[in-house]
Amino acid sequence: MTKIATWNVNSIRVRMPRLLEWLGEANPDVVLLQEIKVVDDAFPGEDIESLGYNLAVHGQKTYNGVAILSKHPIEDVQTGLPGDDTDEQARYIEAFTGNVRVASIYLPNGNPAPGEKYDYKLRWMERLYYHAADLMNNDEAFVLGGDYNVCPTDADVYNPEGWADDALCLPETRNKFRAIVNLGLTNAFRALHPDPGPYSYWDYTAGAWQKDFGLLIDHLLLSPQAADRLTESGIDRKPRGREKPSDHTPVWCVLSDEGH
DNA sequence: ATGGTTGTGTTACAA
Repeated sequence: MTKIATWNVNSIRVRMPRLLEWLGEANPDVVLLQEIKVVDDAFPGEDIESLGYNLAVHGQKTYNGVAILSKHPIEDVQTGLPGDDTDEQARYIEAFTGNVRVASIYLPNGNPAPGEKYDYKLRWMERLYYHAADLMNNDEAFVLGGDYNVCPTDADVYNPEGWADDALCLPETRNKFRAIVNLGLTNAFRALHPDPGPYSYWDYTAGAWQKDFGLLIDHLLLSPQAADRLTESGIDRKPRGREKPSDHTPVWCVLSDEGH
């Protein structure tokens, strides 16, 4: 089996204690990180490697930055989402590891909407759609995981009315996300847990965590070959309740070694 | 109470 998790850590430097303790207790095989906020050479990899993980990093100073940790060798690393050579934001890294291809995705937030940032978000989602369509042609198991900055339905928002005009919930955002899923992908958490909530992100402000005012915006999208191997999925709330937490908490799934 | 917090890095911006 392969346990794959995604976690927006909001600064790898600040979050190292939280990450190391969670790797120890959850023991994932593959971890997709977002918002590491460091350049490649500054990634604090030694303690992670000492726990038995290999690393692939696509970093950026101050903003963004994504990485893949894996207990298996990491091969065929690709950085940057295809479709716009002028895009310098570090929001996509993909690689093959173990018996699955994985990508760590930090999809643009897009607020305020409408505006230039929302236009960039929609263009980025369009590029992701075409890249996912390309990957589908390979007929292999892959997992596109990350902070999508998308609440796919009202079941993924604590207060749908209050968030209706936010870039994470706007109809055009949801339509683009649905188009990607409709290529034939499976949302690993929702496939096994259809009831409204729970969430993967809570704002730092206004006691959002204590009141469970959250959003489900971190997703693992599985190709058909990966979905055939899906046995479990979940959201691990514990890291969000600890000292100096990220505003996100890990979302994970387990794939068996063989399909049905 | 038109608020609140965190991170980066320089006092503004992104989330």
